[in-house]
Amino acid sequence: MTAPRVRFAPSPTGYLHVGGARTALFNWLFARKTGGVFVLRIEDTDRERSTDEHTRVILEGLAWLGITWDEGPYFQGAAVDRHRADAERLLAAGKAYRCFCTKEELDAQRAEAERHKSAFRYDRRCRRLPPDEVRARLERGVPFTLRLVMPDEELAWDDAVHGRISFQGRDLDDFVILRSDGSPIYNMAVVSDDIAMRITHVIRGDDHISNTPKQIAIYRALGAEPPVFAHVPMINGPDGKKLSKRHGATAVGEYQDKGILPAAMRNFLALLGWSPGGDREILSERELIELFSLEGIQKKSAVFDVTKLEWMNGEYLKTLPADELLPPVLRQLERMGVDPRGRDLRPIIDTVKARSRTILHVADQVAVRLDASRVRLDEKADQLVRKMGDGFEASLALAAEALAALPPSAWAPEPLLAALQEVAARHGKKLGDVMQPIRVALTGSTVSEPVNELLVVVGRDESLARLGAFRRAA
RNA sequence: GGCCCCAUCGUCUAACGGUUAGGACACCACUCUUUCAAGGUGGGAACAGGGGUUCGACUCCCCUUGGGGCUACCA
Repeated sequence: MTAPRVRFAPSPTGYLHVGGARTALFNWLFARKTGGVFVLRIEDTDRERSTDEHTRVILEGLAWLGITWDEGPYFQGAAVDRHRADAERLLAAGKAYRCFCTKEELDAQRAEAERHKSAFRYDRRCRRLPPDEVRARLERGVPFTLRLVMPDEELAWDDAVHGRISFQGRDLDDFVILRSDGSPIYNMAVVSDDIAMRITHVIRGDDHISNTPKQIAIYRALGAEPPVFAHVPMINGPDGKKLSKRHGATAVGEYQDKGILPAAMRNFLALLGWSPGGDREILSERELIELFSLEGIQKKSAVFDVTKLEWMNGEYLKTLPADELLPPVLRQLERMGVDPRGRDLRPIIDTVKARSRTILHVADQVAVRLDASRVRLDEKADQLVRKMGDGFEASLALAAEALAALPPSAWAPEPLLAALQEVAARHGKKLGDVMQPIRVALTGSTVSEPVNELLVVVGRDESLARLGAFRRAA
């Protein structure tokens, strides 16, 4: 058994979709697991919609996820001569024929069939054209496409995730393999490339199941052995429908911008439609490779659950040292227009990351501690203020007074805690009733590091200023 | 319409003929911490329906229902 060769073949007509990323990931995991070769092929034969920008973004997205390719990127557009040659070999062998029907004629027939609610199938009239008629049209320069002679036989394969899938050739069209301008149609190009690249396993989306019998027909006509096919399920939005813009972010770049870590994204995507069995959830790249197998792939389509992704990201955030978080956080702060003023942010990041789910969230919290103008009451904080009513104000006033009376030298975690405990005790309040208003006034949130530490992070003057400002605003 | 694929908690999933159908996210309680989060404990929550096969079906077969994909001189 020679080493497997797999490929990921996106078309650069859009950004790297999470579904595409997951397909790429499965191919990559399979290659790494089996010691195989991962080929990247850009299917840019749709000239109208393909752009270099999209290609760049797709490559960047893969790199971000840590998906490295061993060969390529190859560009399908560069191989049209071979695609055409393969199609013409089929013509010469009588496995394909020239079709002189125009697009307009075919569209009319299709519309007619539509009206009768019956299935449109090309009637294969050009297949029966006498040779001299063909010659005559050729001489007249009538444009033609090449169509495959669809054999009336079973076109089946043992899918690595679905088991046996079978189609009947008679249900399929003599589909076009070469356009009238000589350019190849998708299925022709794919098969030609997969043969030329000696691809052994085609791991791709479920939506290609219906292309597979057509491709098998081409393999047979070309006298080539088809690869192993593994059709992985689709990823849907929360409503069970195909993931689209209205479901929110669908491009991996958007998750990168959102502050999702590549390791978390990779882990999450791997578990969408695949399971190692058992209860494992947080898996390192190493474990993923070790455990991966096509048998573990689910047949059913999956719903993309952003909440769980963010939870998982939070798990990764916790284990990541502040040193590694610093650069992305600084970048985000810059985007937000917050100047760290040379402060070492790592201690702040360290306390804040345990309470965060995304890098964006970390940066937000750092910003709030650095810059009073970033303080905004969130929903829960707002509820708390309303719920406590006058008590909120009163508690804040007592605390502010006690804190202001503290000498600057006492502005450290221990003395601050002692002072606040004293305030609570003196007024018969629970410590939380004193702490929580301070937390809200300082950060706008009900969640933060312990308040005495928060006061130190924000600093004496700034803390007192925020407490005062909050009371005036309220 | 035709062809094909799919079906376990709201979501991701485990189970590969014998389990009180397990875990995770989310949600709700309680708990720990004289403050937050995290943590800990507990709770509600699923085998789409109907027929078979079998001593025994979530697991195998068939039908129904419900989702999805494809049906181009797009990829």
